Amino acid sequence: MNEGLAEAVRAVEIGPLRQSLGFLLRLAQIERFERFYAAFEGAGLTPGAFTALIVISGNPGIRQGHLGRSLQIKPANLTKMIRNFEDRGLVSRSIPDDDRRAVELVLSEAGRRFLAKHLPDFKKHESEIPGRLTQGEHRELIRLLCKMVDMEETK
Amino acid sequence: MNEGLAEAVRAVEIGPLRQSLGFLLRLAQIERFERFYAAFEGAGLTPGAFTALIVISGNPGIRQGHLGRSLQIKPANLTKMIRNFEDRGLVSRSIPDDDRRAVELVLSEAGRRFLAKHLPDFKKHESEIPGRLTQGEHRELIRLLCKMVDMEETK
DNA sequence: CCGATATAGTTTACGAGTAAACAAATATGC
DNA sequence: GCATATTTGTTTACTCGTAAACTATATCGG
Repeated sequence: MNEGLAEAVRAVEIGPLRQSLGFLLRLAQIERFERFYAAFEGAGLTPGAFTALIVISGNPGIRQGHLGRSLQIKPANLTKMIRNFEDRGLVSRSIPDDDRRAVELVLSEAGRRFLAKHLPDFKKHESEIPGRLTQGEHRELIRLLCKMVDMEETK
Repeated sequence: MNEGLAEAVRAVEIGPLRQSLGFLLRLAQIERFERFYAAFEGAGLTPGAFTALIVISGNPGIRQGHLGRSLQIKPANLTKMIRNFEDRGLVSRSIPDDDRRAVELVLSEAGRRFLAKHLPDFKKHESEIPGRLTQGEHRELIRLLCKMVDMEETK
């Protein structure tokens, strides 16, 4: 797919970038996003939107702000995203009586079907080991990223 | 700085995301970009622009397309970026005689000064080990990312 | 109570990144 | 040679993500 990167980089003197975590993360993420879009062509959602659906699914009634903080999605962006979900009938919003500023989110029946349909693809996508990594290195990479972002790793 | 993420995530059931490479890369990159902007406040450039300057510096006369491919910057975006460099007097463009479609890039004297001024900050920024990683883990993370994107690692 | 402050989410205006159409120069094949 | 295709970079129109201002509700201190 993206098999020009390696040579393109090799042909150039990139100096201190070669060991730059930020630069490498950017390249890695570009690669991963491309694969995501290839795997979910036609599903009509971005990686961020997919993660949001997963979290709503696992936390019915979650508040919008809480969802945003856990996924690092900014409020303004989340408003658009949730409206898109509503327009497509995947998510419904409701205002709780104990705090009428807040918005609580649940998957609709269609939303549950949608997610059930695409979750296997997601798991398959995630199980694909990128680049020349071994399976052990793949696991170690995930462990290190978890630790880097200060997130517990998990069984 | 961003010390709400860990709890925000812990408070939520994120299911299969916990081991999702794409999700973790996104979180890690957000964290890294925030630090970059904190370190280079006032320099007036994005991480991508900074990497471009570094590569132009290390490869005087590099062609625009070549630069873009090595950094995974799309042509349209690169046009804007280089114009911005020109407007600020950091980079000059020239059309080579042997291929008058192409554009070759060199740092101006001001560009060299600009980079010389900010490169120490960049190196300091890169030497900061993120999160709770040990130094060895940091190096291993870089190694694994290099391998993931199929880039040689380096002495 | 009630004014000041904080919080939840939305709107608005803008910047960064992209794809697609485009223009110019070069390479190719008959 | 000359039509055709390819390559290089630019322009245009669009989407995505953001900060800042805003609305509505809730809390706090007197």
